[in-house]
Amino acid sequence: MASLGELERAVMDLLWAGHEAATANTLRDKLATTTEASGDAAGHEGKELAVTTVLTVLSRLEKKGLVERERGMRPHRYQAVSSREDHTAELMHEVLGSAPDREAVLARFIGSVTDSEAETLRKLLGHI
Amino acid sequence: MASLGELERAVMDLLWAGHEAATANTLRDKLATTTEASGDAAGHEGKELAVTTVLTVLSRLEKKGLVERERGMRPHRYQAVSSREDHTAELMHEVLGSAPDREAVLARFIGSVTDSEAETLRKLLGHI
DNA sequence: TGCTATTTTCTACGCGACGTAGAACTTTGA
DNA sequence: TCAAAGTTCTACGTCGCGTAGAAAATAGCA
Repeated sequence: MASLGELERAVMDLLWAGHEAATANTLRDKLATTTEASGDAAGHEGKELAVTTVLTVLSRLEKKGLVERERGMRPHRYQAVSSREDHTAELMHEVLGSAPDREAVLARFIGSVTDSEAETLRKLLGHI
Repeated sequence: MASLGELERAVMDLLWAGHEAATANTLRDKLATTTEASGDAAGHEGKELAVTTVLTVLSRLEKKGLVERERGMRPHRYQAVSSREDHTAELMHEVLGSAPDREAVLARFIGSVTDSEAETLRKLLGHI
């Protein structure tokens, strides 16, 4: 249960970035501005989307368990269920688990990690 | 450029398992038998597929760069471009790279690794 | 060399995911 | 109670994938 569409991804990026609950309208506005302002790698935005579009996407993300909403207040607030880091790490585990020989995969994985990342890993493994 | 469909995945699994070049017909036969014989987790197989189906899938996998074929001989031979381990490790790197703060992701990732995997990692990283 | 059996390519359909948004319904503030 | 703001329903186009028949290419044999 991994892949996100382009717009879904863009919305998650916004929720992860300003990690507060946001309304559909807020997100819609940010989506409209994002590309022009700061560098948006994916290059999806700069579009004036209909709010309903954003709401649809948010619903789908909610169904996928990536987003939860507070239904109490009237403009519902949406926020990411887990941080981008947690989510990404979980994805990595999913990928790792998709192969029978996990240790072999780890070997290849470590083989192409940057020096600073290797250093990080050493530290992290030191005290476990 | 990650996700594979169910059948695409099943075909790759076969190519990765018996890591020799195979023909579409061979693969078709293996797909028909796989489930009954040994445990097939995905549970896709046991179906008598048309050879054209297998060929279509192989073409798509070739276009994705996961499979290459020898066009010389008449029943073309297909084989995986890289091992399952390499491919999986590469996927992991892709996922890792999708987040801005890679080190933070690694921290979370290490946090939920099994003991033996941690041990493997320590050895690979030349530590302790 | 012409014919048939095998193999490959082309074309295509159904389905589900995703981007997209209008229509209709609900809630709330005045 | 009414209009504005917000949410849900429904829906369409596109694309990836499972699936395979029709058509084209090729190779072995008579």
